[in-house]
Amino acid sequence: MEGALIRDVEQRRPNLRCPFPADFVEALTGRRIVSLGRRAKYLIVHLDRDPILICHLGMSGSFRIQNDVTDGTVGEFHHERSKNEAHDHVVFHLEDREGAHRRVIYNDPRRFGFMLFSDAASIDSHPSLIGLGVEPTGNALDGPLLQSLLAGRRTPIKSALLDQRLIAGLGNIYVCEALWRTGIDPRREAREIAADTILCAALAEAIRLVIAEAIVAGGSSLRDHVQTDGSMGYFQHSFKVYDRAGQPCLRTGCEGEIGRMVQGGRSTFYCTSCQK
DNA sequence: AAGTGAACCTGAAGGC
DNA sequence: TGCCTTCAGGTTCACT
Repeated sequence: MEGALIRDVEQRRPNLRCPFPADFVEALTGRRIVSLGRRAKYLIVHLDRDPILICHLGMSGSFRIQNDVTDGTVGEFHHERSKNEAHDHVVFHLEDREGAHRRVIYNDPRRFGFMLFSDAASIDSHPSLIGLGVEPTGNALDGPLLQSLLAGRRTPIKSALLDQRLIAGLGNIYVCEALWRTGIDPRREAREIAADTILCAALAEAIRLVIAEAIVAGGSSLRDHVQTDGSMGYFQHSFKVYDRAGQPCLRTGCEGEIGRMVQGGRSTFYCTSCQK
């Protein structure tokens, strides 16, 4: 994708969650993709000049890639998993440096995703990015940092971990999994967890591990959520608590059952016995 | 300030 | 079979 020329853009509707920029097609056509980046759950596409394209997949968005083959027919990986083309909202026609053509198609049934522009000069102060907290990947998030983020907060630890202003990029599934791994009751106040240095170190490590394992497995793939080639991710097969209400806890030696409750309007899955 | 609930939208799944 | 209700990975806004 990097280095590819954007030969054409098909924008098939005026908006997703937000309206597209008024000059969406014209501003992107003829640009070359310099690099792809990510901040939290935002995809950042750097071009050879302004604007920078910022994409968010929302809950049901996905990109898939179609390679054009030389005989003129279209080759698409895993095309047996046909997606509903009625929800193909944007098609980017790309040509790479070797002259090969491909299409990158944005599909989003619920249209909770969005695409925005920013200038390179103001990307760091873009409204969608400016308030974001620390990345949960890499080495930045360690015990002491987590401790400082949670200190003094009365909100439930579940809600705190989901707060993008504190940690940027954790979703509902990964928060549930990390709390289960650490044996923490999701209802406990964040400041209580902050008071326990050992527990904070363990929670920080669990967060990094859950994310790392999910990436290796190719994402979580609930329902119609797929990878760029249309295939499903496999991390869903590794869920220890998420979506397992009523089933036995998988912790060795625990006889408990997984429960479900709602916190901050989101489902929380947790072991009613071993998460304290 | 911090917490809750609603809204955005479609589709899948379960109950009857 | 089909109609109805409920629920879903995220973010933002309005309100208490």
